[in-house]
Order: sequence, then structure tokens, then C-alpha cells
Amino acid sequence: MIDTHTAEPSALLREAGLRVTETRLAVIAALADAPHSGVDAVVTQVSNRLASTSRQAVHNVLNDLAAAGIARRIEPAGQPGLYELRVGDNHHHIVCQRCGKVADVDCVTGHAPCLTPSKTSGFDLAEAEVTFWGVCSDCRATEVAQPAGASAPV
Amino acid sequence: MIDTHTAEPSALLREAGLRVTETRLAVIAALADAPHSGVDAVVTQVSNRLASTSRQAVHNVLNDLAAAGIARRIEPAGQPGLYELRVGDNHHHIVCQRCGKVADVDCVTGHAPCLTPSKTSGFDLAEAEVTFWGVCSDCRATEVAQPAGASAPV
DNA sequence: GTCGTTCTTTTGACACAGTAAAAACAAGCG
DNA sequence: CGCTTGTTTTTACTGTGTCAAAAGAACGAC
Repeated sequence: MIDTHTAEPSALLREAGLRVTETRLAVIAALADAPHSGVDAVVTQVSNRLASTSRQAVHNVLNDLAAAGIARRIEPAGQPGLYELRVGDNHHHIVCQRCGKVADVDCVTGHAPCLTPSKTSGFDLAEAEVTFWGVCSDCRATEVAQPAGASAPV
Repeated sequence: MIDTHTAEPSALLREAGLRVTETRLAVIAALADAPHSGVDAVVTQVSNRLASTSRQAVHNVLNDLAAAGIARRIEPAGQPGLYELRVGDNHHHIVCQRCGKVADVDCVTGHAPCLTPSKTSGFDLAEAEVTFWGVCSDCRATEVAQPAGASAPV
């Protein structure tokens, strides 16, 4: 299998049976530059590289990449979907509860650590997904000045 | 603290400073009957108990209950939000990749098992959320007859 | 029990994210 | 070069959830 984040983008596409197009290369480049990007962010990035690209094309490409296993879609609760190129390496995410920023969290304990549920309720287990929630350093800094639950002085 | 799934619903509401209304009681009853219900399912359930209720009211109530800590909202990727009354007991969910059915998974290893990320990237960690993905027994049964990836014979 | 304040619910409009489908276009093979 | 098939564009639409103003109900005070 080709390594998603070191291989030539065009090779990745060909490998997956997808045609190599400007749009797709631009989307892959955008994700390489800024992982955990949403459709909006990707559209912006792509616009900088290409003359014109429709939002729908970006949607298509991201769906195709995800279906081909080149990209992965993550969907933290309460946010639009985000995409990243790191696939198949069993890493997880930590999401800022305030600003939505996402960072990668590598899995220390090896693969699927303690992630065998006690009772699968008859389910055929395929995978475990872990999402950490917290507050990023930027938001924590802001919060000191203006605590989250604080009401403005009257 | 009042135990969410044994206490009288009206007590729960009062405790949280919320008024006791037919709508709210009906929503709580619906969630008690069918955990992991979406807004649609709750609306249907509530309609059976009450003469008329607006979808918006159900949205309001569910938001209020979630804000008050009486209910919890979960949002598996690719699905509308679901609500359940079990809160504060650190359990997780297993979701069917085919039909979206959700089951509870109790946390064997105690609280927050091995869920301390290796590197928090400067985040202030608040909580860890685990979602298991798999195929439920019903879907597996169907799948034997019609495998998911199978193309129809030409 | 009745009154009045405040919280809930209703109603209707709107915002956002994503999907659907047909026509115009381009990649890659012969 | 030119054909075939996969991409992209364009436009419309669906689903999920929010916003806000007016009507209505819960609960405490009298």
C-alpha cells in the first residue's frame, strides 16, 4: 500500500484508479498543508492555486478521496466535516470545545488500546474511534481574561 | 445529585430549575422508553401521548434537557443527533455502520480507561469520547443474503 | 382561588451542510 | 488524433437545526 503522506499525489490517485486532475491535486495539496480542513478551508486554499473551482467539485473530490482511502473524513459533534490525509495509522483527535480546533493524538498503547468493549450487544466490531475534548492553549489564554461562564459586570 | 434514570421526571425538571410541562414529561418518557432516539422518533413518541406538539418544541426541550444535564446528545458521524437519559456514567456507544442503530457499551476498565492521550498538543483535556463502529446482528443477517460489497450478477 | 410575572410553546422564516442530476468538459487509451 | 469514460460545472433541492416574535401556560404571591 502506498503511504498516504509521502507518496506523490498523482501516484496516489492513479493507484486508486482515479484520474489525475488539477482539482484533485490542489485538494490533496491543501490537505497536506492544512490537515483537519473543512470544505470551506479547502475551497479557499484551492482558489489560491487554481483559477476557479466550484465548491461542488471540492465536495466531489473529498468524497472520492475518502472513498478511495486517500483521505479520511472526521466529524466532531457540532461541526461540519473535516478531512485529513493521514489514514490507516490509528491515530485519534483532540478537539477544542470552544473554537473547534483539531489536533492529532497518536495512539501510545499501540493499536486499538483497551478498545475492546465489554459487551458488543451482538455487533460485529469493526473499529473504535476516540475523540478527546478539551480547550486549546489559545482559547485557554483568552479564557483567563474572559472566563467562559462569566457574566459581564453590571 | 439526582439519578437521571430512576428519579421522578418532574423532580428532575424542578431540580434543574425547569418548569414541569406536559411536553417535557412526554419527551423524558419517550427517551426512557427508547434511548438513542432522534428528534423524529421523539416527536412520534410524544405525538402518541399528547394531542399535538410542534417539532420545534421537541427541539427546545431536548436542548434544555441536554443543557441541564438531564439528557445527553450524541452525534455519530453522518447521522442526526440522538438523545439519551444516561448521563454522567461514562459509558460509550457502538453504532451500526449500515443502519445506524446505537447500543450502549459500558466501560469495563473503570473511568477513563487508558484514555490519556500521549500528547495533548497544549490542550486542556476535559473528556474522552469513544465510539465503536460495527454491524448489528440484524444487518449482519441481511448481509448474508445480500453482501454489502456484492455487485449484482450480470 | 385569582393575578401577574416569567418561562414555554407555537408559528413561520431562515441558515448551513451536504446531495442530486444533467450538461459541458477533459484525461487517458487506442 | 479522436473516442470513451470519468470529472467538473451549474442549478436545484433535501435534511437538520436555529432564530425570533407572539400566544399560551406554570408557578409563586397575595
